[in-house]
Amino acid sequence: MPQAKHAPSTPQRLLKTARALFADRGFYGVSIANIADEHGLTKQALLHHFPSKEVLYGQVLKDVSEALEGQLAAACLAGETPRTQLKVFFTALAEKPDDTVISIRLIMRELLDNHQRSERATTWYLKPFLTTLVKMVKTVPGWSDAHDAEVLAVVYQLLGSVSYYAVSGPTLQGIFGKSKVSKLQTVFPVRFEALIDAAFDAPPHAPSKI
Amino acid sequence: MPQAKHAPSTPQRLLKTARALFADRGFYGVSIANIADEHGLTKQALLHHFPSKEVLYGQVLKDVSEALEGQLAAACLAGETPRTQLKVFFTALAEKPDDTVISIRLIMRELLDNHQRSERATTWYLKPFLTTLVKMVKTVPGWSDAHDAEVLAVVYQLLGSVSYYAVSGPTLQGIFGKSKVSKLQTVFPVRFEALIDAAFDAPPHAPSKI
DNA sequence: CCCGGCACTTACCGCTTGGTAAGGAGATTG
DNA sequence: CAATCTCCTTACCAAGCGGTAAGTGCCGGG
Repeated sequence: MPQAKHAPSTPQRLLKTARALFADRGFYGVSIANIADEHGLTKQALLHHFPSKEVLYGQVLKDVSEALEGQLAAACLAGETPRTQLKVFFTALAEKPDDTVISIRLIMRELLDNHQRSERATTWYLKPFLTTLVKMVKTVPGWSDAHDAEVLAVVYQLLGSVSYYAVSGPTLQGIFGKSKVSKLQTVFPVRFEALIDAAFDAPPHAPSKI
Repeated sequence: MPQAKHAPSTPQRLLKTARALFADRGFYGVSIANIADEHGLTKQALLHHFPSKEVLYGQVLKDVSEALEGQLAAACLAGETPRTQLKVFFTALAEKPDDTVISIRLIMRELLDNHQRSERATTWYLKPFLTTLVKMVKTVPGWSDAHDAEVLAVVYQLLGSVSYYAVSGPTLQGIFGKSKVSKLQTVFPVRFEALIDAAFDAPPHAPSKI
């Protein structure tokens, strides 16, 4: 019998703190003992639930990818037209609730680390998320016949913009101070929404002029 | 007496491979022995030139920041108007020569890692680069009176777009295949240039509508 | 009542980590 | 010729790493 409804099981709790710690310090920056300590457990307790550190990390990435797919699906229900659906999704990221920021940080680390493991990698955790995102863009009027590369260019422009913004809080605050950063939090979403429109207004296949 | 003209000194060579390895695997993913090994040296040889791993990493970041400042200065000379200067700078990043990709990867890692070291951090290696970038944006017609937050929003949109693109090659290739990624390389710069214009055309201070 | 499995512990392993201490080869300089 | 300085070595250290082995306490079912 699993736990009662609102008492997450030990593996679930371990996964949650693993997600947070890996996002903060990366795969090599976190030891399984660090994660287990957070719950007053030994690392062998963690190894009892997950066979190895790599498996644990993979599970974290899988969960993140699925969570983002879920947000995408939710945005589909929230918006009328495909374009507003995508707007809902991306601007939701720009509001950066805590667990979204964690997801974004993990994705960025995954993108960075794929540079070396790209040859021997067998599972691409971001694949389902990215492919459904591509599919969604193709439902935007005028984009149904667009080449995948064109769609990816748009997706990466928007994803990159919002991710950099979501991740840069501490750095910007250290350099420019608290007040300007808090003002940025009101300015960015507005400008970002305009950017989304600009990206979709530039028609695919016909390389845009100014 | 330093080395002859085209024979970089040992510290310089160590810095170069440190830059490449830190970009690839991050601070915790690389040991000083890894770096020294690359030149057939022991880690103690490295510690002879740099007092600690942290100092070495700091020097790497400082070099990267200065290199980007240099590229920014070069773009200033290459372009006529401020806007074309910024276009030259950002699209040069989008062409992603090897050492630029290394710089971008290091910056992304620094942004990610600042999340935890933001409190105790004393030196912000990206500060000079970011502040001169902000200054440059303010020379664009119509942007001289813009609030820093507004400028930062634009800077981060563009920097994020191009960085994500520069970093995502291996992942996208793994997911979508070689051909689509190579097509992306011709598509992205075109769309990105349009995005730069769109970002600057949306006037500051007056939040843009569609 | 006992047995098996679950969740977790202590004990241990070999290896790597960043860093210190001390010394040696080789050129430069008095 | 001896002293010194630079660059690098071997030897060593305590601490931490991921992972294995072997229990231990507990709880539910036969």
